[in-house]
Amino acid sequence: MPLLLGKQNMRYDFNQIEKKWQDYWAKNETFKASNTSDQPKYYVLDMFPYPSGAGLHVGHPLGYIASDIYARYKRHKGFNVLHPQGYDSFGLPAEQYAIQTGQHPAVTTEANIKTYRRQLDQIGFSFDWSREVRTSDPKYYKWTQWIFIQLFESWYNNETHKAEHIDTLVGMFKAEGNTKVNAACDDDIDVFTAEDWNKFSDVEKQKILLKYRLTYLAETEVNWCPALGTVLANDEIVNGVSERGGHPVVRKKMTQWSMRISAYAERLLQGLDTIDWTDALKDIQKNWIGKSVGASVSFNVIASEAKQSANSEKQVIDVFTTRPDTIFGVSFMTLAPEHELVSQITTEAQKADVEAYVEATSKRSERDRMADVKTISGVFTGAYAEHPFTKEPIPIWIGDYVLASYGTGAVMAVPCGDQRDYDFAKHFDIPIPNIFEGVDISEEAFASKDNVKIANSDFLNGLNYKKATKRAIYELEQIGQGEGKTNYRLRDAVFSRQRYWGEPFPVYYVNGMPQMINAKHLPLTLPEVEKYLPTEEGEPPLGRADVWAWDTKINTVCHSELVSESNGIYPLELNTMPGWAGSSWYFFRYMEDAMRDEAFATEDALKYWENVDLYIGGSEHATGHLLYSRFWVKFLYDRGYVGVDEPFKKLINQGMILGTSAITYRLNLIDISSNCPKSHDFTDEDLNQIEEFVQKYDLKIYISKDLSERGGISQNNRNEGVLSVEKEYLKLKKHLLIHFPELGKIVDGISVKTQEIYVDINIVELDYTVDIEKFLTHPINNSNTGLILFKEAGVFEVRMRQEKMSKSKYNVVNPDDIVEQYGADSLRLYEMFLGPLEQYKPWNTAGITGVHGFLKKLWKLYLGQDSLNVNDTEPTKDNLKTLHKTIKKVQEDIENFSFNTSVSTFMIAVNELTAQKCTSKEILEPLLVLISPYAPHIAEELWEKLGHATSISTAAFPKFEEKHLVESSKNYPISFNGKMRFTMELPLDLSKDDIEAAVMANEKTLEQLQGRTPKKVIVVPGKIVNIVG
RNA sequence: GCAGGAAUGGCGAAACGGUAAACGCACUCGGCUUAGAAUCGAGAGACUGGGAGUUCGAAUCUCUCUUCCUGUACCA
Repeated sequence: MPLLLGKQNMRYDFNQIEKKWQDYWAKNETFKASNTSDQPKYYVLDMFPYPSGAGLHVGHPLGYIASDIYARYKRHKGFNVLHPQGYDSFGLPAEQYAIQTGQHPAVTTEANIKTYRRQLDQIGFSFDWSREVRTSDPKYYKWTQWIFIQLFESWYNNETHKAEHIDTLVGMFKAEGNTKVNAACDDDIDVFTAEDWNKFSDVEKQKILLKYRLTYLAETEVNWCPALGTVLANDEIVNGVSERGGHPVVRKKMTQWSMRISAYAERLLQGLDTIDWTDALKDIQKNWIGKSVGASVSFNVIASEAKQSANSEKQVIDVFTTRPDTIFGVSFMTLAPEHELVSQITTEAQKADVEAYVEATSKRSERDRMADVKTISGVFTGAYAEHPFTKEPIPIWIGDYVLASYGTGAVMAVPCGDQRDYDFAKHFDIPIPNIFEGVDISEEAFASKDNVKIANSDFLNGLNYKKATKRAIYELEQIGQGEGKTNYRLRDAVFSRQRYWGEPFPVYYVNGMPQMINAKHLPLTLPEVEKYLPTEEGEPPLGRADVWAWDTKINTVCHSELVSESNGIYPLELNTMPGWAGSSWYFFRYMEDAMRDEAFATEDALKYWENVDLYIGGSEHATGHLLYSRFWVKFLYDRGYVGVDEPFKKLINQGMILGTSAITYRLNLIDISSNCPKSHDFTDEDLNQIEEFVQKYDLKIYISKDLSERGGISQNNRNEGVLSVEKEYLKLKKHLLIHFPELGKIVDGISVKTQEIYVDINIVELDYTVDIEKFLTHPINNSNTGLILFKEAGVFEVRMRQEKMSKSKYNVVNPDDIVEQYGADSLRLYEMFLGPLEQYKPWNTAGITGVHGFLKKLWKLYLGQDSLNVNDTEPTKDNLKTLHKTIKKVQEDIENFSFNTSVSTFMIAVNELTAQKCTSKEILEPLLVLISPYAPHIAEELWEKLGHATSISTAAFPKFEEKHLVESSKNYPISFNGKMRFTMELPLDLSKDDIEAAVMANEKTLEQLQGRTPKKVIVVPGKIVNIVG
């Protein structure tokens, strides 16, 4: 009996349907996860967004849609799914905005979050919003501060390979001093005994402990960014400029909080083998950790006569080398210009040269030094070191190819085995002894470790790399001048930011020594300041806060003027924590629902949810967030606060959706009348006219696409090259003369540069022409009146380019518009349909009509003109086949994160079922469950129309049955020498011989063979027949 | 320089070593329409970046070259 539903219900009114179900989900808390469930758990997480003022563009939800599909799929599969969302809401942009406008970052952040939430909600994500986190919420950062305190109260024991409470270290100091302690610590540790320790003053003890703590205060050379007024971590710098904003970065010494992540280098490296991440990402982290195995070698400096009297103490240069086997090939040493020994060992004769060189390098920025890799420079110090085995003198040089920040800032140069040493030696005429058997080093160094034997090397002669390395280390240890050593490139991470909008440190200072506020008095909330800029004295913005001192008697903040030691009131730390503080542990916070005030997450919650099963986000976080999170988790694990030592079991990087930018060119006019050939006799009047013209129209003329081209001009030149209008830009000259007939001959006194200008993609038509009226009134041209557009053939055309979506490029597509016009289900399907999740792919709004049409077809499959099209008809064989091949494919696709192919599969299924005129509920009901993770709104609506009273979201995933796909015959492709010529329908139960006989008897086969006798016939039953010959 | 990845119609893409381009956009033609951005139907289009090898058979495996993307960079 067809159910009459009334015409108004029959239209696919996606806006109404989507709103209805989003409200339903919110009201019924459909996606609320339970912390006590018999179902197996599954934790799907997205990298939480920074809520920027620009809102979401269509690129942002890509990963969220993928993870949402997976989360919904897992619910259908019977899992208790945790799929939360939140905001990484501390950060620079809000603060920059606050500096410009005076608005409190909390206010703008709140507003931005509202926008994000609205945008996320309308896409229909199955987030459990009851567990939302915001890193800038004091209730949240209370625990970020708490973790900081735990780090401060911990040290890393290299014997037990884990972090321990600082008390165990103090215990060791008391009992036996620090001689037997094997800890991750600063380099400048002095040896002391238990007696010494017990005699040290309190401040001295604190100073020593600070060198061992996992977060410590130290004067470090940091990356200072003057424009941003803060220091940056290594991973926040790209090509020598700040990642955000592209501002220059300089080296500067400052007292900063650091995180001793280097203590975990080995475990961070080893842990990669235990997690399911892409090799690409693991490689990035491996490279960043940069483990190299080798030896440290000590070279004694030979005291020169001049120094001998002045300083009787023996000077030693320690180096790190990965090739101790080449120690007999050392012919000089090179120190970084910043190396502390440089000034001490330099001889009188070389002093001037060395000082000049050191001065020159210190002036060069990191960027210059990096950009200029080719130039070889260096200076001889006049000093010599003694070779540990041959006792020969080795000249000591300084050179800026040696980095102060890696290893010991000094190298033993083996020119025959290292290309940089080789180039340096050649350049300065330093001998290049050859220590490789039968290897020619007249042209370049021999850097390979394989297939070579060491020669001219005393006890190493005839040994290969492996054996020689072992032997060399052994011999060095015998004479006490070296040992085997492993070095890591990973540096400790600077943790202080001279910023306002971040977590305050729970730290006050007594006698200049940092003290932790007792955890029970947390959170220490951000104080109010009247401006978000540094103080006149150059202190961070918190230096402006009136109420920013700690009263240790009543454990509360108080007015800064009250600071007085006698009253127990001390100044608080003025720096704030970096952006990665809050994001390094937020995944644990989501696990907790009820007891958030009592713990960062309760033991029960942590035990139930363990860690993230699937994490989706961008690969740009490879060396930042993803490394720091692993570090904090390992630390929390060591100290027993969590039960897992990796945060993210499986990780997928979604690719970027690229926008299409529209580019036009603006003319920068240049007066070249004075450089013109003599044939142009410009009169004074001409010259005036040229000058006037240039002044008046400079940067006011835009040219259509073809006009920006001329023979042979490359894309790059178009940006900067000065083009002679006269010779090279004839078409443009014509245009100039048409527009400005008064120019006449003086046009030759004008040249142009072209500047790229972005045109808002929203005012560009599909055929690349620009809506000129809109262009002239567009905000980008606001300050510019009297613009002139050089059209061609009546239209103004732009050039297109695929690149990252960004506000400044005017190529952003807003999901709001898409949702309004096509619906959230269409957006979800289309984002998936674009291509493989991990790949970069361009966005093209026009293509969305494909998936939108599919949804309409789906709708029509279930609902006819005015009635439900679904009934209890027995399904046909074809119906079942279509359904089950769809189940199989979709399940495989979801599990392989191949979401694009399942969208195609749905299209095929709906096309087939429509053609089959299928009305069977037995088919159409399970089909809805398959589609529901991808297009949940339409699935819920049709599910309801089929008579269900509850949400489809926990309906069981249909079970695949092989039997419906079993065929009795196969349309065999018949190939000749590998090329398919025709097909032939044959029963599947035929034997190989029968198939061959049937094929050979076919007249088309005889036709193909034309009398030849085949050499061989390959028959693969159920697959193919290939005839060779 | 080093590491990783990619290259298939006009575009996005699909293809356990077995009928290359499914699915969709765009395009062409036609039906329905006053008209159509609506809808239905039909159609055209490619030897998988180049070269070599393994194989009965290669987009797929191996080698090599080219181009592009990403990461990283004087790391001793």
